[in-house]
Amino acid sequence: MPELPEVETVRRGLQPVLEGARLVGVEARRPDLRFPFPENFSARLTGKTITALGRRAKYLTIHVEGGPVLICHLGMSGSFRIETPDGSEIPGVFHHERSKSAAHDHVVFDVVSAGGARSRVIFNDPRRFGFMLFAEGTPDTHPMLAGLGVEPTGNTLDGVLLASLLEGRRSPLKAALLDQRLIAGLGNIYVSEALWRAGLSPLRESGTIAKAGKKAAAQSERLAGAIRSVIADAIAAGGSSLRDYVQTDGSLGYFQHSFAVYDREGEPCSTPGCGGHIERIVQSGRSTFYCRTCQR
DNA sequence: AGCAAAACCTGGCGGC
DNA sequence: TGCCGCCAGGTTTTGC
Repeated sequence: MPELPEVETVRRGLQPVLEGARLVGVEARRPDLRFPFPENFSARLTGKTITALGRRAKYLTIHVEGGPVLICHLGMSGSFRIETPDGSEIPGVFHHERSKSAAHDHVVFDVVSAGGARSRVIFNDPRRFGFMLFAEGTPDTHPMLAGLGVEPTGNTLDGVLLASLLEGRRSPLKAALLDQRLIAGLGNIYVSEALWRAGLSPLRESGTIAKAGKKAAAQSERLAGAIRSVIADAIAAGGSSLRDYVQTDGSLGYFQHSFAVYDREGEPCSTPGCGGHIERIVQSGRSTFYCRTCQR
């Protein structure tokens, strides 16, 4: 499920427990997820202190002292949960209720914080599309991350940059925005949401909003702004759920969102004065939700 | 080259 | 209740 905002929320949730903590035990309970675990997975991490938790697109990076960087991807169904020996709550972090199926607890990290508190961080992934790999130096040059496009966070992605990315492309906007080599971190939900906010059809040929001209420039500017805002809003929502609520399923990052179009087939479009209805179509084998009345 | 489908897995849900 | 087909928020590989 996780797209960039969910991964960022997971990162923030794990940070207070993992950063500065020492890994006293690391266990992979099966040989592989999507890919085999790295050679000496446990041995290379055990005993190390975690210096930082990072994120690039939908990848989580766990940096350890003098060691490899652990690159984690949650795939479609991966999640982390945190357990403490006494079940006490960790400030700023979800307290787990009851895990669904321990059968899919694939990786267990036992950590001791600088203050001596022990906790256990567990990676659960029923579908096993997730994976964990080592980067020996900076993760940016790892094959998995090297080709990624611009982050939709911050202000880097503006109309001019987006126009240059879309220029000459014949594919529909939906496909282009899902392409991690162009913009890194958008997934099926936030692409639908961003296109709705921008008033652009997911079927629209990408190159047509990148051509020179006033109208195209305005559209690429609007789309860039919509992408940035939808991501920023979702991260803010994750952050607030992290602060204020206990997760219903005890996992990090699966907070409740309210989407304008995603999974709202048949409902009235919420654009003021639009009067249209949300449709579900299939593009590249995946669901797209949009309003044909206000998205052109 | 570029784009669309298939493949990788399991679980949940609606329909019968 | 049970079985069956379909669907799922990601990425890589295959095929056109």
